[in-house]
Amino acid sequence: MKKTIVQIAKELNLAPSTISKIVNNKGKISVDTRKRVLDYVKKTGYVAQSNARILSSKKSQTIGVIYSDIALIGFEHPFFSSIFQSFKNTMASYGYDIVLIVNKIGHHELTYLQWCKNKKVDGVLIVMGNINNENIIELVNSDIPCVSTDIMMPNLHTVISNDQQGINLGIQYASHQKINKIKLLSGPVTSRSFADRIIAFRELMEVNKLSYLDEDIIIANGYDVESGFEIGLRIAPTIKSKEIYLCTSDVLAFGLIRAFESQGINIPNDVMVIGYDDIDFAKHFTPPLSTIKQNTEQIGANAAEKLFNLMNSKEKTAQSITKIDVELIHRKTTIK
Amino acid sequence: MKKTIVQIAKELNLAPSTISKIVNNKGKISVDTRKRVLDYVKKTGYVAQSNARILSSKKSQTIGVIYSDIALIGFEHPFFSSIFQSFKNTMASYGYDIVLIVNKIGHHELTYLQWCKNKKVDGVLIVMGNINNENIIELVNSDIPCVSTDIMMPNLHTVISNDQQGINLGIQYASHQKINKIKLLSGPVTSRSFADRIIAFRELMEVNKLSYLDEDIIIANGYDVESGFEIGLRIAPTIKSKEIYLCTSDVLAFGLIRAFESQGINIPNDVMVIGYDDIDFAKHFTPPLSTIKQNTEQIGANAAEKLFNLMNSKEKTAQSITKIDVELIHRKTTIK
DNA sequence: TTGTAAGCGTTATCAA
DNA sequence: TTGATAACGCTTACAA
Repeated sequence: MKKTIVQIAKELNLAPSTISKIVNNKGKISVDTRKRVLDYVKKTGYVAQSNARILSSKKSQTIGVIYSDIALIGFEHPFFSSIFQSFKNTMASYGYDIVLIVNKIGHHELTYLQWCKNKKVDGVLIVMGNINNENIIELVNSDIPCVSTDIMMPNLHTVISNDQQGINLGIQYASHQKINKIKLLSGPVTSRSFADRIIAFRELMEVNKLSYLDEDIIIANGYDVESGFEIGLRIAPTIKSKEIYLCTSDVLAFGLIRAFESQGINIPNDVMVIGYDDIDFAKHFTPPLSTIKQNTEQIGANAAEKLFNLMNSKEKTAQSITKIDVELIHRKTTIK
Repeated sequence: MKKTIVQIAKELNLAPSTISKIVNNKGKISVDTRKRVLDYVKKTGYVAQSNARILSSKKSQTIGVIYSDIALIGFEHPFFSSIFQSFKNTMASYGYDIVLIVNKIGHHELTYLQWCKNKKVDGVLIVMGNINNENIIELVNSDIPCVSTDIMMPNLHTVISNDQQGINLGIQYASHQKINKIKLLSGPVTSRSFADRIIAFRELMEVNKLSYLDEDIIIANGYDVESGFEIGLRIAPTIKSKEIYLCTSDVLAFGLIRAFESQGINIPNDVMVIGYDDIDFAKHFTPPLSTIKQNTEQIGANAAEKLFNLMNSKEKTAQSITKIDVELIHRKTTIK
């Protein structure tokens, strides 16, 4: 059924290599034969077999994606799914396929790097990962171009939100609000973004000459609503005056608010809360959550662009960090 | 660096074909050499190059996934993401990779079937699709094994929730509740699941000798919270007595409830609402949403198992439909 | 500008 | 039970 390049060549009285060059836009070819071949190729709908092409050329036009999920929810994670969706769309516009990287082939256990070499992926996106994972370190330090929308490390190119700006937005807002305490509620610091936001908080509080205690930075045990709830229950009795809570994720904020409410604390009159992410549900929560909106669409698109450039330039820079602007959205858990 | 099968053969004083047979568990091989080769392979970590293997064997150990998103949200769709996640995990345990199917290679436009043939995927999962899409029809009727977790058609194997049971759960509950009206709020019927639930509603109302009017079945314009809200606003004035709304998705239910509340209707005292899906947020909504919980985990795992069997048996059955049990979860939008 | 021929690394067929 | 050898379909030096 499917024609091969050899058949096409025969039918046009040319050599296979000539067809190959034309199809791949390489070498010097006369205008006439180029047109003749291109027309014929279009008519017959010939497309080179991927596997043969990869075997021979060592390029796969495929991007591998790593989703090493900390919380074991993977594609159910609304924030990263949104980034992934955007990345995939723009990568498709560049003509690249997406394959999910796992750590085995058939039933052989492999490192990420071995897997990528075996499949000859041209580049990889680390949607989320763990800095201490040996497999990731090995991969990032290999000659395969990598970009991440989460972690940062030497030799890795990262596209993330501007967390300093995000935290500052919260602090600036708070400092103009006649509030007695600004507190930070974060998820586990094993997540890069949480760790970063905590650092940003410390720095910016000092820069703004705002005092805080170590205990004003609260670390939840997990990532889910329940983790936020648990914290809320624990600290509700300690709240004596008007406070604002900067949360490092919407989900944590949801739990915190529910716990506060259950203890008779009014949001936003007694305590204000600002989330982080602006997941789809934030606006439908009761009360609608004020939050730092991350631009997932742009993070994904930007990461794709970055990776594309990396794959198509010989000189690899060691590391880069692109920070995408965030935005404070006021809903009902703050007072405008 | 990477050893090839030829090198391994040379080092062991055997022929490449012998190594191949052993690695792939084929043909008759003496116990001794088998062990000798297997040991050596394990020691050196040899794994056959995917592309060479695919070129030669015409099998890729790869599953293609189609996500033809109606609402353009793709991986952000919490329900399908959850199914996909589960599918991916169990497929990985079978040793298969996952690649996302698109409709082009490089910059050539291709049909799904052409794409799959080109990449030699062994099977495909249609996470969500459109029955009228020519590309999907062609693919499903090809010799490539397909399963779907959404649409149903001849020659396609489908794993979905038992919607009859789901709707019946709602109707049974309602009919024991001294309610004057049972209504159905559905999303657009272009989605298979919505169309099915409407049919089930009609059938089961009749089976249960419950009267209803055509206008008791309300079709929203879209899939999102806003679509539900719009409907709620429109019908709130018409509500004169105690009613229950069976919604075909949680998201629609969220909007409906918000609209009703805005018109002074109390949930669940004036009107009860039951959603469908039990997405993660249903329990955190205010009021926590009573809903028909779909078992996405099992749908995904079952689909993977089905596809695996299909790929490994010669006799292909024409069609099959596996229905996974659902469950009615009572929270605060119904009265237990 | 076009053609020849040698790979790329496997698997499969058939002979030994 | 093992080994040659010919595919698989393409790309790429290099030659013409």
